[in-house]
Amino acid sequence: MGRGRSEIKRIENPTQRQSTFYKRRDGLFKKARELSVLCDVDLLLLLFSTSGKLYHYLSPTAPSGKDLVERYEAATHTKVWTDIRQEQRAELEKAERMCELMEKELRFMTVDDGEQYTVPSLELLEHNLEAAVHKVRYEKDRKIGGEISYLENIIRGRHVERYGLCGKLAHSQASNNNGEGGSTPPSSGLELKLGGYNPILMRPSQLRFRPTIFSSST
Amino acid sequence: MGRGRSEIKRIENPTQRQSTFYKRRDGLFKKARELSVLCDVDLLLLLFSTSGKLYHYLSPTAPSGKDLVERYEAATHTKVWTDIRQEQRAELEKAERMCELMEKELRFMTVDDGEQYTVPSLELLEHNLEAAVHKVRYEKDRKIGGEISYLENIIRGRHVERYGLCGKLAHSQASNNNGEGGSTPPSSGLELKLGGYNPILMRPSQLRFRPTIFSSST
DNA sequence: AACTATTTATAAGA
DNA sequence: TTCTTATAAATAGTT
Repeated sequence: MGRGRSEIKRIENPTQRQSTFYKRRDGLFKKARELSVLCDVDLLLLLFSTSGKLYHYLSPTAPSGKDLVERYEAATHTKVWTDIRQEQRAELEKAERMCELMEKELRFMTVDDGEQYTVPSLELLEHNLEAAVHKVRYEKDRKIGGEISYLENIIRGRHVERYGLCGKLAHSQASNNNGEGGSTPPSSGLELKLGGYNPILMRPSQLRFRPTIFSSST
Repeated sequence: MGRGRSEIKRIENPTQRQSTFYKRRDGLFKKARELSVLCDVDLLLLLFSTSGKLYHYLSPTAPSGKDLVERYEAATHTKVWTDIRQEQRAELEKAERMCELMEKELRFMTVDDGEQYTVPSLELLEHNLEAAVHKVRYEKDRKIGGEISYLENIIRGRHVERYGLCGKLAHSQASNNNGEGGSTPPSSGLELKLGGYNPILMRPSQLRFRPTIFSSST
């Protein structure tokens, strides 16, 4: 239509091409809109200009672009989207399986519902828990032992200091004899409290998704 | 164009609608093709007739329908797809957080790396583990007690049975005295083995994603 | 499907 | 881009 032209091939003149693009784009969208309204059909039109700009039209009757693309995909086997969703679903299921596994383990560790356990499984659990308790006690003792020897070292240090001071004092009293006669030995200064502990704190998760079932048996 | 009509609204007459659909559909696709060729643009046209049939056109220059839809989404934030992905991602993250939480709990229960624990946290852990051990022992004893009384009941039953049989036997021997003199009392028949336990078996996950941290303290 | 009277779309030019 | 206009195309109503 218009004056002349009928062969359909790429317009090489950029100006002319751009001009034609505007006109025909508007025409196409108008026709798309008209068709979707007149005949009550779902329609999605996507158009990307060479400059990368997007123009699109979605018929008002259509539920959503998603739905149309989904149906498109279903009909043409385009896959892409289903593939991505499948992938994500697999990931999720993996995580859920992990959760379930750990949850089982936890439930087993805490025996929240005895009805479900058999006697041998309870014995195994008992054994594992005892092993864990011993491990914890050992660890606690080690820690406390460390604290004690640390404090002992401080005390030793103070003692040395104190004897040094006593010696100096004696010396000074001997040299000039007008002192105040105070023979009270200096306090050891041990006002440190056993502890000064932080609230429960654990190292950042390093073995994510690698639960070690009954690792206490090692 | 055509004789008359200019208002664009749904055609109620089905025959007429169908006719118009054919004509305009062909026209639309033709225009789409022409535009994509003349102006060298990427274009995707999806059309679903009311009967559900799909008609589509993808410009030859376009890499793929997938690519176009992806760009469409990226450009318009049409969401639909991103929404779904976001949703799934959120679900996944929730599961992962759950995993992490439970893993922490587990790690705490099994003390796999003592360096990270403070003395008070170790004491708390020790306490919890001990509580768990007691719980397990109690449960085990209860179970075993149940087994024992069950077996005792069986034995009692057999004893009653046996006495009954002995009585009958004596009676029968007294009435006709030509028996084989077998005085062996019938075996108690107790071939039941203590147990018959299943391998470790837990109830199906009911509290999925609801870990109960240190629930053993109740 | 095909025809055709008309309406629309648009190429070229401004 | 946008308008104008001559002209090609599309199509509503009809057969």
